[in-house]
Amino acid sequence: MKRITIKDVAAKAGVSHPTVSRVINDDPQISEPTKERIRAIMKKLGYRPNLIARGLVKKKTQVFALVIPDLNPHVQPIVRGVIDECRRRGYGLMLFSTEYWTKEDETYSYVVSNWRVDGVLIYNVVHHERLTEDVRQLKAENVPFVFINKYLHKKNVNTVAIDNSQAVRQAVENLAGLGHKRIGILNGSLMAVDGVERFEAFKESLARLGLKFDERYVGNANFSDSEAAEEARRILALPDRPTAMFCANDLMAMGAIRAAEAMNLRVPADVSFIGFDDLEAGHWFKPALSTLRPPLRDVGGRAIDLLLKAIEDPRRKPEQVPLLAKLVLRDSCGPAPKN
Amino acid sequence: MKRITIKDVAAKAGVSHPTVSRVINDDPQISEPTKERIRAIMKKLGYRPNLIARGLVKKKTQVFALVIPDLNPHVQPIVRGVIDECRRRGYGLMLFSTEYWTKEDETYSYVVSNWRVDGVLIYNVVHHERLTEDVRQLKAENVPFVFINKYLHKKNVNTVAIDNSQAVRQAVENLAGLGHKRIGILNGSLMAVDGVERFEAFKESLARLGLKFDERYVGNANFSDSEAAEEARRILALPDRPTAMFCANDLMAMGAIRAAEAMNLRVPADVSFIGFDDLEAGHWFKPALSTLRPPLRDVGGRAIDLLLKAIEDPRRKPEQVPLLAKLVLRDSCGPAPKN
DNA sequence: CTGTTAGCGCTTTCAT
DNA sequence: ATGAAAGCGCTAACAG
Repeated sequence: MKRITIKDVAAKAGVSHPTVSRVINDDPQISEPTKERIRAIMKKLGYRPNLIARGLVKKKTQVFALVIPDLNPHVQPIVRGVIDECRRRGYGLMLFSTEYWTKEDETYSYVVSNWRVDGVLIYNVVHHERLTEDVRQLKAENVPFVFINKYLHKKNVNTVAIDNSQAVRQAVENLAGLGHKRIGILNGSLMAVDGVERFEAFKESLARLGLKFDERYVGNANFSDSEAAEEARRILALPDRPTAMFCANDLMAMGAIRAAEAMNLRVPADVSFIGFDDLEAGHWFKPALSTLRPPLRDVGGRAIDLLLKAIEDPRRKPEQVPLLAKLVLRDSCGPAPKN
Repeated sequence: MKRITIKDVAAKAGVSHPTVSRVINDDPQISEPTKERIRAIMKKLGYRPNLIARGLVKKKTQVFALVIPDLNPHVQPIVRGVIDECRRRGYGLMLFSTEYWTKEDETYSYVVSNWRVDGVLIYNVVHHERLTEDVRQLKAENVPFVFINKYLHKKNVNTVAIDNSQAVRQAVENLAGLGHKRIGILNGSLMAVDGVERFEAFKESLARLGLKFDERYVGNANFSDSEAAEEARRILALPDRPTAMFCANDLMAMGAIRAAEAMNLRVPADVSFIGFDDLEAGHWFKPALSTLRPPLRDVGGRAIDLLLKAIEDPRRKPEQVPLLAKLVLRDSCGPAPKN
């Protein structure tokens, strides 16, 4: 059960093993006919380079690490994107979870020093400010890293993130364009980056459009449909209820719409709703959900791109890549009611 | 930026580097005081063993591979379980997707030969019979592997899987116990293992209980809520409609219940429903969904266990581990109506 | 253009 | 109980 090595190939070809190595690495010094001949032999013997051995000398493992808090539905397409891109680029991907990491843990040291990965992708939805500590650890390990969906506005780290400001602004501007003046929000958890950013962006957008921000129109629904329904019931019962609601995710939008309908409000005739995520369910939902579609699948690819650039040129200055969500208009929002 | 090696530690301790190696591997030959002393030095210098170098000589990487088709919600808790267990056992985890793998690809060879993983976990929901080819490849690579949620009844491979037969039987027996005679099914995709197995188990359970299996009560809804709603509308419009429906997942159950309600049927007074998965949403749903709760989080741990056993004793004969789902009774099923 | 030599950081005989 | 020497499979000088 011994595996074929470079030396077996060399012996069969009647050359030295470094020559085979050069063929593998496509060294231009080797003549084309020799290359062809040796490649044929490698193929015939079923030779596979041993990345472990190569890693030992090159100090490169051809493996990246992806560190995530948990596998929520948001993370899925991102992970998929990362896997695909790694495969395309000839990298392997190791997956780590931060879930049980404690403060005392040398979290990133574990990933980098132990597994000798060539780069780290960090997806961390929690809004908790560990930034400085994380970055310190990572820099100490001297490994390139990029953050995903976080720290888009920090100039000293590599980041790829959905641009919440741009996304929310589109939604609010669209509602304003439809004549809505009283616009409410069902917000996600303020423990999460997305929750905070979308809320801030919402307030800014209203301000920019000269619309009033009304505390009473704010529902904190924690990204959950049932909580959204509850908050929607409260907000829509107000005498001067909003005529449109921006919802920080589709789940909440759907929960809220069902609640509105249960109150005999017509959507979108009486109230308009717009969500965020573009869940598949939003297609099937009635009324079909207007929403913001974040290019999640691209996130992974762009993150790997950045990582690769950082590897090529270690003194390259950090870059922040905002990814733009697309406004998808369907049936859940319409012109503001006349009254 | 040079990393601390075994030699640095040896120099500092005034011993030879193999001695340090022995300490790392807790060789009983080394005296306890020496061990203590050297361990202290390792700690002080911040030494981390280089698994790559170790891997080269031991021909073990301390890494497992998890191969999945995609990251659907089902897979999440399983992946989480696998990650956690790997971490506990000191293994790393590489993640691969089969999505774009074609027939010609040497899929598992790629994973094993290229990345030299110590074992492979395979989660493959598609019912397509690649078993023999997959197993052939894996055996040729001489690497331990275990299937997840598949091939529970093949005696020649290691498997950890939710026992669909046992699960579905519980559900059907419970409905029968409530007096239901006409029991229908909303089935998942027959392209998926779970779809096929649950359907078969459903028919067997009816037979065992002496209940009639009626083709008209079968809805093929592809694991989707909207398709389930559609099929439910058709089935519940029958003059002799079923009084209970087993649904192969919660999503379909919820879709079907909403459809039933829209037909002015009361749940569970007129029709009972029971789902599968125990989604979080089922808690919040009204009526709270009765369902089967598969111990998904355990799957990963058990799979790693099997893998480790297979590594310890390569000539160990394959084992099939069925994991039992728990029947969770809530409000969506009740006694059969009198008429 | 290709072969020789050395070495990546570790474990593993074999001595002592 | 510990050291010396060899080698895992590969790449990187340095020759020639």
